Amino acid sequence: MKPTLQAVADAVGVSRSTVSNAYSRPDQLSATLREQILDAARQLGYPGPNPTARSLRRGFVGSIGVLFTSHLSYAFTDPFAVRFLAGVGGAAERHGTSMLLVPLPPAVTDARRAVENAAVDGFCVYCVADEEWALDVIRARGLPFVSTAARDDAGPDERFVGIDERAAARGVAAHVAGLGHRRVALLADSVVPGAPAGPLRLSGVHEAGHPTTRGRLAGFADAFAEVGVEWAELTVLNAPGNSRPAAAAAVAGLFDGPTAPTAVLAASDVLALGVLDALAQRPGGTRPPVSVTGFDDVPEAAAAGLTTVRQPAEEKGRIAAELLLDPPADAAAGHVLLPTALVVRDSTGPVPRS
Amino acid sequence: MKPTLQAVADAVGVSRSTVSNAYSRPDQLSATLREQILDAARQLGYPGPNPTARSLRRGFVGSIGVLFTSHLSYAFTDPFAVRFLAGVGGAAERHGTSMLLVPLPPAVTDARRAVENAAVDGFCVYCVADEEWALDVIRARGLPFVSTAARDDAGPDERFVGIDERAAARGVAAHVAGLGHRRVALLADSVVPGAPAGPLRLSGVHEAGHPTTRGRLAGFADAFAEVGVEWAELTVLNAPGNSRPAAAAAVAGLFDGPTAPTAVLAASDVLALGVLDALAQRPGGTRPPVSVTGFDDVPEAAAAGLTTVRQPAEEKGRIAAELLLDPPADAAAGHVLLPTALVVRDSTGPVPRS
DNA sequence: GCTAGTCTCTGTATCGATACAGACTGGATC
DNA sequence: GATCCAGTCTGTATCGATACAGAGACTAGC
Repeated sequence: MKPTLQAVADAVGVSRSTVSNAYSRPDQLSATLREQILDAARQLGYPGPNPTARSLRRGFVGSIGVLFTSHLSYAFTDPFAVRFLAGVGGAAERHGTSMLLVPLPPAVTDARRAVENAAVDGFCVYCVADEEWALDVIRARGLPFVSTAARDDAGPDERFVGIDERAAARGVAAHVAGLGHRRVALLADSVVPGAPAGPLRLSGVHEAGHPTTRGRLAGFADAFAEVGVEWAELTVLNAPGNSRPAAAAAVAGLFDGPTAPTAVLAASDVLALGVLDALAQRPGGTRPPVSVTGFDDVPEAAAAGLTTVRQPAEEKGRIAAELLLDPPADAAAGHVLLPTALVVRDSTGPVPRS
Repeated sequence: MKPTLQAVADAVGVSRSTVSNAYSRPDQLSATLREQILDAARQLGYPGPNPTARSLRRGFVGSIGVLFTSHLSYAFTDPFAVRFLAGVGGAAERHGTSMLLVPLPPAVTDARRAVENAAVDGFCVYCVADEEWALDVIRARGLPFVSTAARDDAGPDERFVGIDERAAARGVAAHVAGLGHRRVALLADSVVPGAPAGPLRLSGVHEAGHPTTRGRLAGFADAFAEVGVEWAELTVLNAPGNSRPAAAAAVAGLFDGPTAPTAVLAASDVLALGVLDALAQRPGGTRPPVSVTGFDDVPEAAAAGLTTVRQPAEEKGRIAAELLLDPPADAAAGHVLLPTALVVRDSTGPVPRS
């Protein structure tokens, strides 16, 4: 039987309240009594107030949750997510708060349960595909949250940090269009949940499952619409998972016909790197002159010479945590739009004359 | 006022117990009543049982803690730590458990308090410098833990996963000694807590603060002792932090004299990469022919051509979490030693003839 | 018709603490 | 000498659930 606060109180001959105060409100008792109590606690092997009981009574926990789609290991596999977490971690640390990473089971019912059961004071919702259900649960619990994906139906008091996905995507696509590319493929992770790797027929951008994906695809489409390439002429490729192999699988066989795309615009650097992997491994030796762009500008992108869109990853995490931990008084300040920049490297070039 | 379980019970006209069962033990009531209860809960906006209250009553939380030295952002900055976390995360996910990352404040008193207050069912102690105090707190709380650093005084029932640090270090050092190097420097992070970047006088390996560092330095020393180089002849360099800049600062000015070391053995890849950075940036242009070795074999090491010791990072994390979540019946199985391998690349070579 | 056994559901005790109002001291103030 | 106040400590109510023993109702079996 582990000793409780009551046991310490009995040992010293004071009330439970006083022992509690010895730990949590030292100004409420004399220094000598406090020492005496802490000594007795040490002797009894009392490890301090039970965190769970304390949380129940106080009404807060002292930790914030971070929500990810799909596998928790994704959070450590995607370099962008890692930088984001580093930002959240730094802010949490400064605030003396812990970080709870909550894995979401594949079935929505189970996933809801996971969000309901998380002992946290609030959530950073990093990237939950079709995340409405998660936000519903969080709202029902009365917990604050910060989202990193812009949502059309966001309430005015809901906090957000992110980028203008659509404008940023339009920028990189305009660069590709400016190089003369007209036959292009757009590649994204889980465009339609559960769809296999490869081309997909979508009647429009609105069919994409994830709001971030939707924004990026829409931006790509905008830029090509401006040069007269309609949505129906664009090839949409699905990668089942944000990984290099998934991207390589998605573009398998894509570059073979005479009307093959001359450029691939990926919705993340990891996917773009996977396309470069696939191109590098094509039989025949030389790399086909296909232009490839990414999104995020993770460290690996620079080494691979990938043209991409830079967004501040760590800052995104830091601000997300700060918006959660010190909510700004002004509601407008709870909506932060970060800057992005087009980074042109070697992976894009003019259309080859066939 | 948020609705409680009692409110739902009142609305339906059943007892609190029955509502609780509707959530946690569906076999204890009829399907129709259960549906009725869940419907009522939805209507009232009841988000399911309060996680904290549930944890208090049930006696467990459903999450495991991970303990790191120093900044929490370190966990996301060191690629080895990231792989380790990925392993822990994967295992936690399979087990339906969350992961709590607990930042430790610099002052020990505060750090103890942080460990006391963490609402978890057990700890993976990744790397806490001079970690005894943390283990004391964990033991006092009666929580299980898995350590990744071998300790001399480990109890027989204490779980551990790691490598034979000393033997692995001896291996890479023997390779360097075999190439003819005799004037060498050993570089490690926070050899003595708080010491500045640069050379340090240590009377012996035992002065190193962290058990892992101690093991690696001892292994390096073993190999050189075998070829007649005594401890006093080795230069020990301190890096204040496991980062490339810290390592670069530690070797500043090191290669200038006529008796400069011809090899640097680093206790981690990140430090070794920092030494390579420093060498690459030396005025004069050409890289001096200094051999450099790392430890861990993180992804960046391959790209940099770094000779190093490979250890399975993700597996270490996975096994740590599994030892915590499904303790083996056999106590001996709770002590796992992972294999290591010397990986020779271009960063090491024979001693140049001066 | 009676005993057993199975399904459902209820009531009470309990998990381990903190909040808050108030009681008691002893000294300063007028 | 009465009043006030600051400094300490206590007692009771409460945070929001789950465990467990047991009470009724109902079907089976003999």
